[in-house]
Amino acid sequence: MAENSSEKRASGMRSAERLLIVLRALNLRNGATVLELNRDTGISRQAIYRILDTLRNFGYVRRQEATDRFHLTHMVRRLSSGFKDEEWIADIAVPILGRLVQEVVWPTELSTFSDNAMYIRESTRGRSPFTIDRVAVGQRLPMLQSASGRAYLSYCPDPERQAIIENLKSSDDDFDKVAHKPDYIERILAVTRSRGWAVGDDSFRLHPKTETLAVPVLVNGYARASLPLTYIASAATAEQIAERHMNQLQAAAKEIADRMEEMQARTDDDDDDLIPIREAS
Amino acid sequence: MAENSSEKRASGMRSAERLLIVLRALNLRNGATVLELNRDTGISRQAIYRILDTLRNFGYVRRQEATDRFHLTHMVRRLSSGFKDEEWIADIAVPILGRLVQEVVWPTELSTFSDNAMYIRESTRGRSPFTIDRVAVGQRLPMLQSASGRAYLSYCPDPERQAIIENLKSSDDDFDKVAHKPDYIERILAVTRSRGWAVGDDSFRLHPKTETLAVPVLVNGYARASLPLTYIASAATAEQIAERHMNQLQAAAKEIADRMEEMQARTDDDDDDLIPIREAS
DNA sequence: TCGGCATGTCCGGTTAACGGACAATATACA
DNA sequence: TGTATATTGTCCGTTAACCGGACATGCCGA
Repeated sequence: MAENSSEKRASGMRSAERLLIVLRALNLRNGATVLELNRDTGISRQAIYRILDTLRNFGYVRRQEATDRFHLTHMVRRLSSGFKDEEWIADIAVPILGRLVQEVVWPTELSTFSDNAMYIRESTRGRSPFTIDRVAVGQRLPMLQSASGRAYLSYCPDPERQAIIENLKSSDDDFDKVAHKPDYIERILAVTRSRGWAVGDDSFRLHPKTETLAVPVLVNGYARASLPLTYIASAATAEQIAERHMNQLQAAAKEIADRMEEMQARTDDDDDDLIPIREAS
Repeated sequence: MAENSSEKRASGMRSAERLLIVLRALNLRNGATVLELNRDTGISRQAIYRILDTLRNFGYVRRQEATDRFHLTHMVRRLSSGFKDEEWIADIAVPILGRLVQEVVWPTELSTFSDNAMYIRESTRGRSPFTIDRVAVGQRLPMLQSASGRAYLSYCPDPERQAIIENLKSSDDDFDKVAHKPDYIERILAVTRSRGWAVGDDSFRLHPKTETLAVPVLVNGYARASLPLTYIASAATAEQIAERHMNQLQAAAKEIADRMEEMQARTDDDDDDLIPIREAS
């Protein structure tokens, strides 16, 4: 039995790990006694006392006087309040993009809308052999010129698009000036929608030798992010890239969207545990 | 300098505390490097590595490949998802009820609506000298007979009240049968609203010798909870109790409501720290 | 080439986390 | 009333694991 299934303890701090386990167990009950937590987690009763003391010092847990049960307080929100929804989708996209870059040799990214522009949230540049410029995460992309922005605008809800364009009109950025030309915008939207994917405009290039095309990530029917693919312009035309890889791009976008919808469905409660509350043996 | 201001470390586990501090610090940035966390928290760089490893093992943190920054993942929600809004108000009420019981000798409680009834979430029975029966937390109270239920129904939003009454009509509980008598309900609502507080019906008593009156906790103008006061019937009439303590009850209800509105305003970000991120000295 | 800055890892000393053991309290039942 | 069981709470010696100094590496600008 010694050293059974691959080493369980990769690394990490024992006491801190157990605190997380207890915190998690508290989330699965509406209030718990020391003994209940002991049974749920398999952690010794004395340790539960220590852990609850620690959590109480931080104000994350309080003891209900009347029933002597331990409850979470509103302070626990601070342990997760910094996690924003727009990061959620990037978070989910990571493994999917990882697989995608193995099928499609070109680097792909995930970008979301924020502050009147698209921002690259995740990238597989660096894992793709055909990457010219490295780090692009955090890069700002204009809405009307970039493939990401065009894909997003073409498939976001109508009121959102109108609001975005209205905002762009008062933007200082030169790129956003075209927001004043309704027919230009209409043409972009029409072309993008008829194709199902967007291309970037020559007036905006992160790198002179590359071009980009992008598909929207449609969650519940509307764009919540874009999935751009960047290729070296001399290697192929947009049509050739699309012919070869559009299926894979669309499939990845759909997979991300599916996982998003799935996660939204169950607001909190869970199944796919990474760490079991109680160790098997 | 030795043993300066009262012992700082009441109790608690050092490494686990520091993990919480780092987790909290991560919530205040959109992504952080090891060095940034070191500066934010004052914790040594080596320790930050250990802590981040631990958090990563649990899936609460991931490392963004391209930028080498550490980000929260959607898993962190599990550390607080068990905290429900209806607990929030009880949580906030605790210290306020504690002060109230010192002014009003009679025991008071906080009850919220759930599953077609009011439930006692917090109680100062046990701290009041005039308590007959002890633990009442978790006690279920019928909507149309209890003072709590009547106060809540009288001041909750109209659509909610209609929905509740509709649900009560199909309830198995004998108490809820009166939901079929619209004029009975109307009379209760009218009387309660004209007085500003509710009394319990003789047909429902947690204890034969006690009576209860209750005021609603009005958050943004509508009831989100009730604040009942229980007294021994032979000691005074409802009117006498009201005359003596209604101001204090109303003030406590208002204070709870104000704190709720305040907390709702700032969804996440914070100020009133219990634990400073970086220790002063 | 060098100095400054950031990242990552190793390892021995010290500490504080661990859990066995015991005490206290409450409840049930004979 | 006495006995048994269940639960809560605390003490304390042992030892595992946490800690941070020290070192190595890589990057950048002067």
